[in-house]
Amino acid sequence: MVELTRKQREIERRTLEILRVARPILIAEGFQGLSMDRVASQMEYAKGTIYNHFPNKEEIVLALAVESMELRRNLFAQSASVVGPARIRMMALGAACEFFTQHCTDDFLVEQCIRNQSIWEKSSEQRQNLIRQCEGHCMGIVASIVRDAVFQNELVIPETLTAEELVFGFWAINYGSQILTYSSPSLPAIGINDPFNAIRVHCCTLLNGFAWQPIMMHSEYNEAMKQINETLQPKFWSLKEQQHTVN
Amino acid sequence: MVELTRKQREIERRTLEILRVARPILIAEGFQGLSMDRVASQMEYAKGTIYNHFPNKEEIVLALAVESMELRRNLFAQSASVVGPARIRMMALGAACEFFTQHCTDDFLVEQCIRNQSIWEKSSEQRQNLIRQCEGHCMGIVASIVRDAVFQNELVIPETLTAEELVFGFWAINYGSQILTYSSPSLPAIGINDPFNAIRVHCCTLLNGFAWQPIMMHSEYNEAMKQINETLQPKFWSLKEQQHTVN
DNA sequence: TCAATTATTGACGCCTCGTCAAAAAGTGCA
DNA sequence: TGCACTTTTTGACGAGGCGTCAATAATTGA
Repeated sequence: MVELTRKQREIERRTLEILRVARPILIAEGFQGLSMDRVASQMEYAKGTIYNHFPNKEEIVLALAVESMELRRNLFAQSASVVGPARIRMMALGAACEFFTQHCTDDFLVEQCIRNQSIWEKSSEQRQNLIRQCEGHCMGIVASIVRDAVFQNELVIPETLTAEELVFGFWAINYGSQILTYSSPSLPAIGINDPFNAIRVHCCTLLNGFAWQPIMMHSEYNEAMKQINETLQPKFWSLKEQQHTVN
Repeated sequence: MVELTRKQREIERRTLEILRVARPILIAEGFQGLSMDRVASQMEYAKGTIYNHFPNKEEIVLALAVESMELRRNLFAQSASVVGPARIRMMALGAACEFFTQHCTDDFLVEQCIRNQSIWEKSSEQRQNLIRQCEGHCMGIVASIVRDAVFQNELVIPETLTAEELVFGFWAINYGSQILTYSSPSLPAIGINDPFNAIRVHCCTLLNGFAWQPIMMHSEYNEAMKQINETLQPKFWSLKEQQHTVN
């Protein structure tokens, strides 16, 4: 029994090893560039062994995405635990998004991959569920802040929206800007010099638009954001470190 | 000379034929599923001939993206030509985005492909420039509405933003929501039942947040949107038809 | 009509994925 | 320890994709 467990741990260890080898390849050369032969040779195992751990290339990518999404979720959870009005916690989530994009770019890119239908389709339902769970968890964290704001009479949700649909707008603006920032060949060429600042301004404006109390001018918002970052960034970094140690 | 021109036209015709064959494959089976052999056999030409028209698979995808982005640009131009206050024209652009996502889903998916770095890299600078031009043109259309609003004293741009950065927020929220809608496996499962309505509400809120006159309640916004759609949708459809006839 | 140019073809080299029979390693019992 | 049985690893293999290029076919122009 003990023997069996040790073997299982051995297998588990190697699974993580595979991911550790695959991740930099995926990031540097994309899904195309990631090849099973290459992973195998770099691990000094035969290809068949890799296929004992993952039934196909797509599963490896999804497994990597799970790791990356867990980091995001941890950043979110950290942000939500800040003490203060709901709006401040909402801003802390914005800070987490910004941190994730700017300092965990690799993880962001991996997350991107799984939005590709052909990759998603070929992976197991089980791992798909892990992703969905993580996504649902992230949504839950943000939505509960929204609900709390309503409860505290700091926000009224428009009647045609659910709390989650209100979150969706912030999700979309953050996610969209991240994608555009990293994939649009030359934003400065079309007049966008500081996309991160732009999104901060837009989020502040959107919060104000919903009359989410306390209303803030952009300068106040930036000031508050600075303080939030001072508090949270060390914790964000430590969460990021943790992830890389675990894997 | 006339003879030469006829030959060139013949070549041009076949280039378009290739795109017409490739598009449905790309849409149905993704970049992976699109194979040069398949395009060739479906066209009843040898593979080498296809390579006379496009140096690689990626170029075909970019060419398809150019077509799709031109449709988007045409929808945008149509929207911008509406008569009325800048805010109404801005809303008309939102309507164009919604139309593009809902009724030109294929084009939207093709547009998506080129955000993939490995595809982008392998294509010619020339075609990359076509894309950039189109993107720049779209941006120009929207930014000029923003500037017009400022000129008409209907809007004050926050001092840390350029007109383009203001547009960027709307771009991000629309683009982000489109991607999430089409790639997130089950939005309803996490509480997002009507993403299109949600984004309309968010856009209205954002416009209001910037104090873009005339301020509108969500109900007014929806009413105005309905009218805009009644006017524009027939034109949108005709632009879409045109595209498919040309190709 | 025929040489010169241009276009087309598809077999080829190289690569990748995922499989599977055979070989190797590990296990447990006498 | 020796030996039969199970599990794991291996890498050659089939199928199929990309992009090339020498050979073939078609076209042109004199």
